[in-house]
Amino acid sequence: MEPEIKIVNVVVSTQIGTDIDLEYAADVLDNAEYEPEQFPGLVCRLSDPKVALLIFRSGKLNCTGAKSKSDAEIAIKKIIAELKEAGMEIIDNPEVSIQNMVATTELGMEPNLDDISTLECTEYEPEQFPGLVYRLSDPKVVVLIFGSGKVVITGLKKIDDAYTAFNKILTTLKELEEEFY
Amino acid sequence: RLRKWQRRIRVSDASERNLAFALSELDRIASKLGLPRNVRENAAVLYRGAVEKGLIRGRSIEGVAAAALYAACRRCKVPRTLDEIAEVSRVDRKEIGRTYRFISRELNIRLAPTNPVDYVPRFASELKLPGEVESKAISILKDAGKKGLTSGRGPTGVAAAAIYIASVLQGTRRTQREVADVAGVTEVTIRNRYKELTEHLDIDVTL
DNA sequence: GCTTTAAAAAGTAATAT
DNA sequence: ATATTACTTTTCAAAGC
Repeated sequence: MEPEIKIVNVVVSTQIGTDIDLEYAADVLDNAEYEPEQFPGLVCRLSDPKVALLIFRSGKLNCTGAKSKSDAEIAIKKIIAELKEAGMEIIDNPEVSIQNMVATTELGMEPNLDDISTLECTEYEPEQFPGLVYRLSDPKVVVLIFGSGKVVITGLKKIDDAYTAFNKILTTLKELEEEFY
Repeated sequence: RLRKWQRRIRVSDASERNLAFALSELDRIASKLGLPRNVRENAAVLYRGAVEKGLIRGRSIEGVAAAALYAACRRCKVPRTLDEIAEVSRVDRKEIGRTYRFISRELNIRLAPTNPVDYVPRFASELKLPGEVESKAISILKDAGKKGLTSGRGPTGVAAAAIYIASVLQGTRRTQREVADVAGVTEVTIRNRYKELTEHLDIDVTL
């Protein structure tokens, strides 16, 4: 039985051109903000796939907030279409790569965070944050575990890793349970 | 050669000056927070260890000193929050926290999460509460821990709520505002923890 | 390291009603 | 006294300071 794991955020990057005129792009795009003093990238928010895109002068583009890679691709295609209509030189079907994904799931039990914090790969400072930080090296992801049993997995490059990571942690927690029984 | 010796002397001069500055900074913060001698000594040992391992590079002496003191307080079971230390340090809470994580990892010091019980003596004393209240608060916290009512919650907030409840039960009531002020949390937090503790531990707090 | 973007988790804080 | 809103933690790319 595969645990239900939801992808709640996907961060993707790609290249849509070479030398983008961000001032012009900011005028052409609807919800665009461009404040080079504050940040070198242009910020653009889309509502249909609800995402935020960052476009840089170099032509590099980041898309965050998508629920899937395809949502991010749809959003990027929309921005490309708008920029092309404005007469800008844009790459048509850029290859997008997933940089990071965030997933949520549940342990199915209420863990004892104090016990888990004895593991060397963890950090738990309730004074600062209620979640325990669990760093896995293979796959290289970071898992946040809460007292409620809710879990957040981040640093993901592919969805399969979420299942691999989650099962590895479940196994470790079972062993710990016996140890502290 | 002579130059080499001169350089060594200079380096050692600088090291000694830096160490002296660090130790005076430890003393300054420690006395402002009223920390006992053993904590200062423990912090000094941690600081020297950090120097020997070259952990100061890229970091401020004051930041490492503050982090060493924070760690020493926890080791000695007389915790201060990062906010309390940041208040009397020139370094902000975020930097002290990250330096603490760095040196504790590099010096192989793994500290258990702060136990709310460790805050009770100090808070109870500042509230001029009798030993019976302190004992009662501690027993409440132990029961709370067994039922998982402390995991994920801020240690100071849980400790404050336990003291508030104990003070009422022992007939030496302090207001939520008074307890909140010494614990450095808000009244809302005390109320939330209070509800949780009294409900799950079946504590009757009739006023 | 910082700046900006998104998102979840649960606790705490500040401010509004 | 409760309801919002906002910040804490983690992850990642981008260009520049």
